[in-house]
This record gives sequence, structure tokens and C-alpha cells, in this order.
Amino acid sequence: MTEREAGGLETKLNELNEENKQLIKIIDEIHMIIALQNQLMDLTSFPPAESSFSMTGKRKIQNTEMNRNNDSLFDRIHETRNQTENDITRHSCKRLREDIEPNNAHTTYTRVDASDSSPMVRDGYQWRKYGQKVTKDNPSPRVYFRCSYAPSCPVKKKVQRSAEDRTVLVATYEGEHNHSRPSPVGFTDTMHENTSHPYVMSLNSSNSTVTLDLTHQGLNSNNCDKGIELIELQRVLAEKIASSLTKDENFNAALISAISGRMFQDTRVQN
DNA sequence: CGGTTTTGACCTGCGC
DNA sequence: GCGCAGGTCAAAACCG
Repeated sequence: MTEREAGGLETKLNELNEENKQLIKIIDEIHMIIALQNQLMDLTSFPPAESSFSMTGKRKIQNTEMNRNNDSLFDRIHETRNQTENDITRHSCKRLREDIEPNNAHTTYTRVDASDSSPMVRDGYQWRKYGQKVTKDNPSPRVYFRCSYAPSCPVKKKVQRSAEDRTVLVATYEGEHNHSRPSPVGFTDTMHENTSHPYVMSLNSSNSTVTLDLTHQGLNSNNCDKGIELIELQRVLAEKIASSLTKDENFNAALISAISGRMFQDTRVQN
């Protein structure tokens, strides 16, 4: 191989690396939108204040605040969605994470191994257990966690297995972390959790675009049974997406290039 | 030894 | 006022 050919290849690899980074960032944005959508679904699924749903005084206050925040959350989701669609089109990589950090209580559903008795939901943050209680409507104990950064960080979460499907962990988060995620390791787990809500995803492999339709809100994530259905929906969607992508020659070529580029980069670092 | 987990006791709100 | 249920506290045990 001539020096000129090697230089050309290296330039191309660098370009592919850059494109790969942009794609990763776009995927991050998509997951952020899904997380935001989850919050919206949870908020909109709360019963109205005058409903017969039994709540303590604290819960009533929380609901009032949540309803007040709904309009602005709708706007933010719409705005974020539009921005991400534009970003995908032009391969922009502006991050949205700081803008859409959750500010209210929200619930996530996580499917776990049935043999796994641990109530831990890995979400990248460190938690300290401070209580456990068996509730009336569920034989599985509800476990209470506080953020390890407490008392400076006010975030709490409750984790309980679903009464209907014990392979599903229902985690309810309250408050907002006032610090950065201590470790990026758990982030993919969080994304996994946060995909357990309805959305319509379509793939256009010919021009390498992915479109998320977040307008589909026919399902209510507050209902546990539907939460489980959504997990199944998510699984089917993921399979279809994977199937579509692996059949696409352009995607495969890009993936191979990206991986080989990364390997080349690692080799250079080691040298 | 310091941080975390366990677990029974205690507190609070709500319905009757 | 009483009982119930959910949430929190705090001392002891545990662990790295």
C-alpha cells in the first residue's frame, strides 16, 4: 500500500469515526425524547384532583403541581421532537440531556429475570435503602431508596414488583438530582427502562433515517397491565428495528466501517 | 472504621 | 377516637 493510499484510508476512517460519533449522539437524543415522553405519559395518566382515588395530603399537592406542569411539558416534548428530527436530517449532534432532566415524579417499568429476587433498578445513580414495607395490594415488598448524595440531593425512589407480573419492577422516582450521574455505566439500563412506553418508530433504511412518532398516546402507562403490554411492544419494535437494520446493506457497511475505524483508533492509542 | 442494609418501631393521614 | 396503610426513622448487623 502506498503512503498516499494509506493517507486516504486514514482520512476516510476519520470521517467515518466522526459520522459514527454523530450517530451515537442522535441515538442519545432519541432516548432522551423517549424518557421525556415517559414522564408525560405518567403525568397525564394521573387521576384528577376530584377523583375518588384515595390520596394523602402530600399526594394531592404533588398531583396539583404535576397538572400545572403538563402544558409546559407538552411544549418541551414538541420542541425537542422537532429539533431532533432536524438533527437527524442534517446529522447534527447537539445534546439535549441537560435541558430535559426530569423535574417531577415519574414511573418506570423494568423487566428483570424472574429468578432475580433483587429489587435493584440500575439507573446509573447510587441509592441507599432506608425502608421496606409490604403493601396491602401487593405481596412483594415495596423498597424505599434515597439518593446516596442525600441530604444534599432530595431524590427518592420506590421499587416494587408488579403484582400482575413479578418479572416487572415498578420504580417510582420523586424529585430531581442536583448532581451529575456518578457513573455512565448504568445509563443504558435507564434507557432500557424508559423505553417501556408507547411510541411508533419507523425506519427508512434507504436514506439512513429513523423517525420516532411520539404523538401516539392512546395507552396509559400508569396502569401496570398496560405497562407490561408496552414492554412487550418495545421488545417487538426492537426486534423489527434490528431485523430491518441488519437487512440493510448500507447500514451494515457503515457499521463495519465504524467498528473497524474504532479498532484502528484503539490500535493507534496502544501504540 | 465508615458506609450500607435490615427491620421493628414510630409517625402521619385518612376513613369510619 | 380508633384502626389501617403508607412512609420514615434509627439502632443493630453486616460488609469491604
